[in-house]
Amino acid sequence: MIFSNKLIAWYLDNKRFLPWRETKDPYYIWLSEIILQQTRVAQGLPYFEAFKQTYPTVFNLANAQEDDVLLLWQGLGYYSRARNLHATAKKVAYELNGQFPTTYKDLLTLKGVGEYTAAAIASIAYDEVVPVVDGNVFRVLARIYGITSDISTQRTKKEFQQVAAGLICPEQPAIFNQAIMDFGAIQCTPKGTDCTPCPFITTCVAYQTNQVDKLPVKLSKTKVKNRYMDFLIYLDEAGNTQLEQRTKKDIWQNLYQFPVVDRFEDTPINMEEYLQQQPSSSAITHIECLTQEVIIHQLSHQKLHIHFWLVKTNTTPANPIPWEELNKFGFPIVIHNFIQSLTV
DNA sequence: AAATCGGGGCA
DNA sequence: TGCCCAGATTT
Repeated sequence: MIFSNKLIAWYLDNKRFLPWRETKDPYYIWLSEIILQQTRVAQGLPYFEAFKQTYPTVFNLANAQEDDVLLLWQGLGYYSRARNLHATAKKVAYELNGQFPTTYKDLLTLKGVGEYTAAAIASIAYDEVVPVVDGNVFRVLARIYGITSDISTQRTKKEFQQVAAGLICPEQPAIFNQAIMDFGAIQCTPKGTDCTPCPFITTCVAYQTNQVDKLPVKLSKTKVKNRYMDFLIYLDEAGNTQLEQRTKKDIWQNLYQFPVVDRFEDTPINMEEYLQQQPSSSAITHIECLTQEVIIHQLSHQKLHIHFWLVKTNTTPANPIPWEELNKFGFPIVIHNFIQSLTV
């Protein structure tokens, strides 16, 4: 039996029931694919439902404020996805008359839509015969065909695209692409793979040579920088605090935070001394560190060492934010979680 | 080509 | 801890 028939047969017996599979609407297909980039289905599911409910059409999303899109995205990470999502919604709504591009080539022109996502939308929403290559596809094909190329290079990505193009079922590309990804997520798992029920067990090169846990090969290793952040939670006598928006090209771009002392060196801060050098230091009546133990927050390329400080004042700041309105702002999840821990 | 961009789950 | 997840963009 040929590869695609065997794969699709497995899929029909084992596929997951996912909400974005109940439609061919390119808006929902696109929305789900952006949410799922580098994100597990279990983590993305509630966000898909929230976006679908809050923004039922691309016009609703286009008419939203970016701050509100980021607030709904809060906790999902890789926030450029949310900014690009909003920008693309505005383009589709206002420049493309609400119609998404209908081909792989044209989909590639959208912000936040790369080769994988364009192939996913083109095949799933429009039945274009173009193969997806994501982390699942790398793993499945590397194992079954014993491909040992380093998957972190662009050269290898083209190699896998060629292999997948030779395997995709021309009659049902949408089914094939979703099948190979489900197969990677459910059967051909990254770790602890149980190969006994696998339909490819007799031909899988990795299994036959006992190298399932060696493939795919990925050589690139990310180096992580330490970063030290002390957030200052100002509080006046009326219960107002202060916020600022992160605007630089840095982590958490366009999200909100408390004013921060931020550095890449492990230099201890004498907070009382530091605050006395700030303007309006005379209004400060109380300084207190709220974190006994440093909070470690691990990002993909940075390890954050975080403390929160309470700074009470007896004057109202220029832009007071009532504490009760903090839930209107999108925060990095580590800040949001700390706010929650205070409120409860 | 390499670096950057989150957060959570799992052995 | 280290690796991975329906990757894309910038440098």
